[in-house]
Amino acid sequence: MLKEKLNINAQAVLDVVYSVDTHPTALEVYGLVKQVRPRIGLASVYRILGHLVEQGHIKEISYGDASSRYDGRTKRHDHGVCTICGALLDLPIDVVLSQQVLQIAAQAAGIELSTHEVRIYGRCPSCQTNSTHQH
Amino acid sequence: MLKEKLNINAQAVLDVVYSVDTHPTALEVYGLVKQVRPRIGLASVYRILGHLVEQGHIKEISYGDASSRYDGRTKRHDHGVCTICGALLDLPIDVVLSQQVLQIAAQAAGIELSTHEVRIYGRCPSCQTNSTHQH
DNA sequence: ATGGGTGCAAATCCTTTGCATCTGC
DNA sequence: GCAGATGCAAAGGATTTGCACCCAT
Repeated sequence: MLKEKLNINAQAVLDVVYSVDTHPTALEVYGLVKQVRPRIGLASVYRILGHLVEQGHIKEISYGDASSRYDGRTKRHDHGVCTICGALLDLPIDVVLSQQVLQIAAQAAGIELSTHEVRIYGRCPSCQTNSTHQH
Repeated sequence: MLKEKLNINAQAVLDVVYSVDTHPTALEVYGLVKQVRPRIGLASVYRILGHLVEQGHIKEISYGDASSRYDGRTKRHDHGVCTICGALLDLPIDVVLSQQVLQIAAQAAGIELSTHEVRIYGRCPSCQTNSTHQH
């Protein structure tokens, strides 16, 4: 989490990612940033998102439906993935698990444990209500 | 896990995925299958992988570096992801966590718990040895 | 004037689709 | 003969890159 001064475009991108809790894709970020900085190009959004991830301001999450998503919540946390519509949700409470157990599993694979994430799969609230699949 | 008879191409693809433990991408599967069925096309490999996933014969895993990977180990298990080279490793032992804790976290997000996965991030064995990053 | 950031367009990579053909039953 | 599977080429979508330009230092 280095503190580098951000230029105006980078700040606008960061503001957008912080302001939503939907884990937007790069394209979605682009659409939102354009409202504030209409002349910004998609390539710049990609470049800036890359920098912000490198600098630890935001996190990049990849999962099922191809495009990466960006997350302004940099504190370690877990996710739920809807098996119907693909929505990616933050779990409001962490799945607690012993550091020791993690360490043992990591060691068994020879991995130098750095961090971890739990993903819970199942139907999200709206897909439980709507029988209509919303792919 | 329906049991449908597989045709010769589908069987060849399945054999490949079962025979490796590297979580190959579609392109990697294609390369390997071609050794047995040289006339197979990439599109067919994609179509067949899709069917095999639907039928529960294999699992599709998506993570950091864009392309999906396929896993012949359909039993629930956890993964390690190398933060240096991106390798995806099976954890030989599961990260044990209480079903109750999972259930509570799922409920807090409104998710109907179906399954879960733990991902451990850190340097893999070869990236601990080689200081040279192998992107 | 120099280096980094920018927008645009083109390129790249992975994946899907359209289509005419082939295959097994 | 028909339904589904196939290979090929083209299309599609996400992301990256080349490049000329611009801007602040």
